Amino acid sequence: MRDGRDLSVIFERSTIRDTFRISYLANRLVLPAYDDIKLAYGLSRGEYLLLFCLSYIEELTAQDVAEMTGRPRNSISRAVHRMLDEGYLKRSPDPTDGRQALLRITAKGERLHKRILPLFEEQEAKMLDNLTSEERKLLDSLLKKLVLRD
Amino acid sequence: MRDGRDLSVIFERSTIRDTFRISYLANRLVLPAYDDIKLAYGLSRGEYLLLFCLSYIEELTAQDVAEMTGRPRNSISRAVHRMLDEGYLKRSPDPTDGRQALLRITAKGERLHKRILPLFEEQEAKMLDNLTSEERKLLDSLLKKLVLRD
DNA sequence: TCAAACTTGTTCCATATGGAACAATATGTC
DNA sequence: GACATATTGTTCCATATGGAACAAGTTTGA
Repeated sequence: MRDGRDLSVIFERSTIRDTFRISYLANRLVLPAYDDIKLAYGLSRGEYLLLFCLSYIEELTAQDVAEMTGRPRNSISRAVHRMLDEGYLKRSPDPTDGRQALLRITAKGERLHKRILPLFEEQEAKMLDNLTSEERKLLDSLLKKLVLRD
Repeated sequence: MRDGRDLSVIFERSTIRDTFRISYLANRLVLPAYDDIKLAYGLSRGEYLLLFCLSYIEELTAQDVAEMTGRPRNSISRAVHRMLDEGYLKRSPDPTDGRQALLRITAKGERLHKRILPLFEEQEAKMLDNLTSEERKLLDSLLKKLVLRD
């Protein structure tokens, strides 16, 4: 920030404050965590998201993951192949629909996810560290409403 | 979403719910708005962000905008050149520091911003449409705390 | 006062990225 | 049952992207 000028007024002005703030948080806090993971484990964003989703939901298609994360299908497709090659995921054809394949995380994949997760947890703790626990609960419920909107 | 399965449970589980939700909102709601603007006006994200920042703060350096938005400096630098060429911005050397240049929005730039802003406003309204006005105030104040964290 | 360290804006470049088109399969409609 | 429409996963490809290195200028501090 140049001299004494306060650039943070940009967060106050404008009629699209929330959009701008969410975008800022994603750029400043979330994306750099992906860079760390890329550096430490060689995983791209899509690759990590596969681990993440399949750690919490047993069985998903590539399309499911694309929907859940808001990433394009071809990025996820690429990521699936990498993760299959590395043995972090396994895939089986869906007997009820020949177009799609069912993905699952392997034990190796789970171990990797367990190692990576703390990095994000630390990041999230840092992001929230000036909110009281009451405020965190509120934020949690508000963000939940936003993501479940449709 | 395949058959009856509810993919939204991903927003509930995990210890990094807020990180995931913010990332999701950015992917699903914010970035597509940039795509619309790209299509309608040919502006990239960095180019729009320059318009945005300089609409609310009279004079900024490229570095200021990079900090305010969380975008890398070289992306902003590229965007500055495009916007200068198009006549949306003007630039003057900083008399007190030979390294940097002071950017301002032109009347033409302001007109463009006025045309684009409603698109984002509409998008933000859609994002918030199932929050009460009380909840919106809360969200506003919580997000503000997050972005002003440091 | 002058060298070392830092900052700004820029260019270069390898890589990530996502749109579009495609083949294979499934669904809907008449 | 067959033709049009939709969906999944994939490949191709042009473009966006951001890290690294750089030149020019500024600050620090001994």
